[in-house]
Amino acid sequence: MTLNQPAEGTATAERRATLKAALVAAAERAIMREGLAGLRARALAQEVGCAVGAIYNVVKDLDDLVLLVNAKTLAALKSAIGAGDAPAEAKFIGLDAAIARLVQMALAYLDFAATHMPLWRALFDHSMPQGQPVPDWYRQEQQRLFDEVESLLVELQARETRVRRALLARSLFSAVHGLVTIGLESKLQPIPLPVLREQIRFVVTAIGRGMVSGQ
Amino acid sequence: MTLNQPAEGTATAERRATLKAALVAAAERAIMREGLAGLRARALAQEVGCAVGAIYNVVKDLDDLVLLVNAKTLAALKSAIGAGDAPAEAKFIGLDAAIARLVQMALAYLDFAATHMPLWRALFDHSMPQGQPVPDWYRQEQQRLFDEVESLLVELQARETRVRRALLARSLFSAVHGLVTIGLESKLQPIPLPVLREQIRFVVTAIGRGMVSGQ
DNA sequence: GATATTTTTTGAACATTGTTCAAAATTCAG
DNA sequence: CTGAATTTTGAACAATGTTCAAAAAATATC
Repeated sequence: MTLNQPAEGTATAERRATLKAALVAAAERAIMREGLAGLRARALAQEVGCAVGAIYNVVKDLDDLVLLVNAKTLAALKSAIGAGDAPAEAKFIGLDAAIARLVQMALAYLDFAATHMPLWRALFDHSMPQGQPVPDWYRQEQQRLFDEVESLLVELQARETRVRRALLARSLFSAVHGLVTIGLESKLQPIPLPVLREQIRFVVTAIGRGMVSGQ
Repeated sequence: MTLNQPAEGTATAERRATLKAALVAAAERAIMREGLAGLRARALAQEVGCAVGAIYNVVKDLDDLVLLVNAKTLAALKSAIGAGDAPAEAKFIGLDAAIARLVQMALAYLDFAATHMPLWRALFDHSMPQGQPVPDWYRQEQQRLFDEVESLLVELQARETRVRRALLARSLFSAVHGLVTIGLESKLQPIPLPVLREQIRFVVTAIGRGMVSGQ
């Protein structure tokens, strides 16, 4: 049997691993520079110093490569919005403080999107060709992002079930995502950043209050 | 001088107009069938029964063609969410009723997106190549959509200025858009429609209440 | 160490794109 | 009806992602 899958730890496996990393880095740069549409197989090969065909020894597709870049971006995004983690001793804080934290997270999301616009856009612009399912490892990376939001909702929704909290976390994220997306969308008149911040503060506060007041 | 722009009303102008309409219709069908990525110049030409080059007599780009389809979708979307227009005599209604109307509009947006998913996705998936600006006529079509939402906010935000109302209309639309986008996004676990409806009702109500309570 | 075998890399070749533009077909003017 | 102007045409072009026979390298065998 010849699987063409060298055992882990061999020389070629290592060589391929570094090539893969180099390709991901190059793809990231290309997206930063020219957006998702600026990703070209030949340009990547040239920048990394390998043959075009070599890409396909290391990665199934260019789509696969994009997913790898996106996974990195998701991780960076997660740590960006979770950066100001509440100190451990302040486990149970007031509701207003919890809402303030939610606002802070939402603004961090906006900042990340505005600062890394092309990478952030690639997260949502990219889609699998013709109904091919997203690989599981990528889904998990996405899940981790929502978990970050959900963890903050524990205080606001102490009485709710885990399932409902997860749904609300997603809703909150989605609403903010919508504001950021359309706010930065250049197809429309883009909103000045300070104004956008104010709108986000307003919406997140409203939703946060709606949560505690039960509705 | 030969402008290659036949005067309006001539025979060729008419011929081109019908060809253009046929192309838009064919493009619409193609997007419905296979999504934005399934738009192929040669397939269009075949379906409409013209030469590939003929497309470019009638339309600058395929991008241009997409914008024409999108403009139609925007108009359809606008009339879908404005369909249940309040009767004229009920000009000034209660706040709760106004919020109920907002919820109704948001749900109509969800329905439209879910029913015409590929066309709706094309609205946001498509982007102009390399910073070419969106033509004005398209921007106006987009503006008309926001105006539809804004008109409802008059009652909720009677004391606010027109500018602030317009911003809030955009925020409200954006939040709902985010919920719908991520809710229907197949890259994530798609949320069951009834659950999504409930989330939208919750978020829109919260934002609506936040508006009247001033904050 | 030399040779045979297996594995890995390579880049020219292929299939498909959108777009162009000289030539063919058509329309129009006198 | 003839000649000029216009309009349509589709083969040709450039650029894309992907493949795969052949070259190169690595590994095994004697």
